[in-house]
Amino acid sequence: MKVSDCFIPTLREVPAEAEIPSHQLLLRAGFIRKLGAGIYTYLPLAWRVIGKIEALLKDEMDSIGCGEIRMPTLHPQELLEETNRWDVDVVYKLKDRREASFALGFTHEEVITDIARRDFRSWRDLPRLLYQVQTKFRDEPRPRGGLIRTREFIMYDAYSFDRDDAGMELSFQKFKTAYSRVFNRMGLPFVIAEADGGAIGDLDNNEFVVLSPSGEDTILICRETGYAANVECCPVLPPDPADAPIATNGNGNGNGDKPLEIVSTPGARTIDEVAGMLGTAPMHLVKTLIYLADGAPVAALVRGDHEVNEVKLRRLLNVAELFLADDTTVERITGAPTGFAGPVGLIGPRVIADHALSVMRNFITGANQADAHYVHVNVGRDFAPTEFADLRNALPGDPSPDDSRYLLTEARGIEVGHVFKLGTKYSAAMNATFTDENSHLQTIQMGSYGIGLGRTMAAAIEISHDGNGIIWHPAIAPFQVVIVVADWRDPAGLESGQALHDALEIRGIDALLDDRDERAGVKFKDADLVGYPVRVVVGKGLANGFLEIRARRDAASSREVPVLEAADAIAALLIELRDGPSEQQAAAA
RNA sequence: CGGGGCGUAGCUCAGCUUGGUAGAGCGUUGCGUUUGGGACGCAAAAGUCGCAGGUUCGAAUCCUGUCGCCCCGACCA
Repeated sequence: MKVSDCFIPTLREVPAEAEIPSHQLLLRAGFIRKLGAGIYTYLPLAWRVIGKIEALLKDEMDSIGCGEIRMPTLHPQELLEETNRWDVDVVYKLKDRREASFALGFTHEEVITDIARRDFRSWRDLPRLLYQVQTKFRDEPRPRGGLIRTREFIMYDAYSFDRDDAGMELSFQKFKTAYSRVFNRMGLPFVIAEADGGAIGDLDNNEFVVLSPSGEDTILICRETGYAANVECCPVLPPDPADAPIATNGNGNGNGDKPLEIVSTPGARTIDEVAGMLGTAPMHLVKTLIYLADGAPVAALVRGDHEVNEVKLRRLLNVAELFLADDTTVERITGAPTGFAGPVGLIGPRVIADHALSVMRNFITGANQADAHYVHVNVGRDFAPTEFADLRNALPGDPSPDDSRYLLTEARGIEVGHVFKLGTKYSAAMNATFTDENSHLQTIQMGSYGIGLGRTMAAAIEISHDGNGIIWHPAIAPFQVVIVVADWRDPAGLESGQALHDALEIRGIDALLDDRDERAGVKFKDADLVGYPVRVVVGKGLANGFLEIRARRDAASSREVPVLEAADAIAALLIELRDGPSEQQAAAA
């Protein structure tokens, strides 16, 4: 392929709409163009990268015996109603000319389960693994970051069907291993994090996360044990009672319980305002949040400097719907305007206290009346929570859930893949059963597994770029080698470049010949911007029989090689680049 | 959905406060010179100032509404 034949519209300036590096570079290097918020066209270079990622995936799917299929994008309303997912808020809906309703596919559990219930009839039909690569549609509340979060995106999604738990576990592990191989092969450092299944399922599930400041997810990591979890579900161990003296005292320094006192705090509604007014720190306060859980009021208590984790609360309460009560409801339940709620004298709601409260003494809470707070509140004496539980978001510095000797650190991450055990969530709802050896009807055990291809491409850029542009790993680079003919008017140069290009193609190396009638500087800038792993320059050295070869990631790697040895040298360099992570990647990891 | 910001030439932006009929750089086109890190000169094309109302003799500029985009938050299989 020649650059002059390939559509690569590079931009000199950074488009104003792009903030994060991958978004800027994808636009500048001519990979994507925006049609609307979260809707993008993949231009030739991007499409080639997507194709490379897809090919790696297909290779690994073949190796675990997972077959490729292609499911419809149009999903009939009745199908989604079987699993109560017609009214999921991200669903795009449309009607046909006969007023029949359809959803644009946002995930394909229902469609694949429909196949399963029709065709997987016997235990002999299981296990079965299937996948597809297809566009998904989700009406995201807020698309962002270029390809990081879009409303229409290319997703690889796979589904497993097993006869029992053990089988499901085996399938789950197969995909985890396959995904690890895929990301390793593309040189993408990742962590496997414990995660929340959200609406898909609430059994075991893991996210494959690429750590990057541009990521949307907060991940807690233990360097020592390798533990990682999304903040949504990272458990917090109950505090050691020995730590009690640290988290004590409303505004005094005595050790005993002090008498409950009410103080005036006019206008102070937030934790910071109250702490400021009373001359203490947020950690000595207790936040009382009133939630409505399937309509019933619940008070959640956490330390002032902690945050309630709604995923944990929802699971604890085992309710479908959970949201913060509005001001009117808060006032009805607590008798005070929002900002002055407290557990003392609170009648009605179930009161759930975070474990941290078990070691707090003489703390501050709202007094359930306007402009007033209690100080020197103590659990047991002044109020009794319905129960203590793990209610808060984990924080850096918290002990690792799998070994309390070590502490967690926090990082941002991009969720590039997600693996779920579904159990019988969909198969039971849709009556997908099979007959076992004993002629008993059993429900199929399912799993679902996904990788966002566009997002993976963006993540690869986030962790591998420099001031000049992208630095692709050879496994997913749009082209592995660019051959820059410095002087396009020189027939010998063009001929030599073309010959090298052809020699590389014969070896199965993707090469791109920059034959444009541009000045050499322009071609160099573009080559750096696009980020081809290897650059060959056909230039001044050609008269003496030499070409210049260098790795994109390392300017100092530039060297002259004889024309006849160039293809060998390039092949060797590509292997070196494939096997060793770049410094940027290593640093990011 | 809440908060903030922005819509002026293909791109990046100025002009708006103080209304007088639209500019720069880059890019594009042509000619010439140049030719290893986004060259130079000359010439040229290119904008219903997001859209709709309103105020005014006159609106890119002021007012109202509306649409779109970006960021933060909420939300997110």
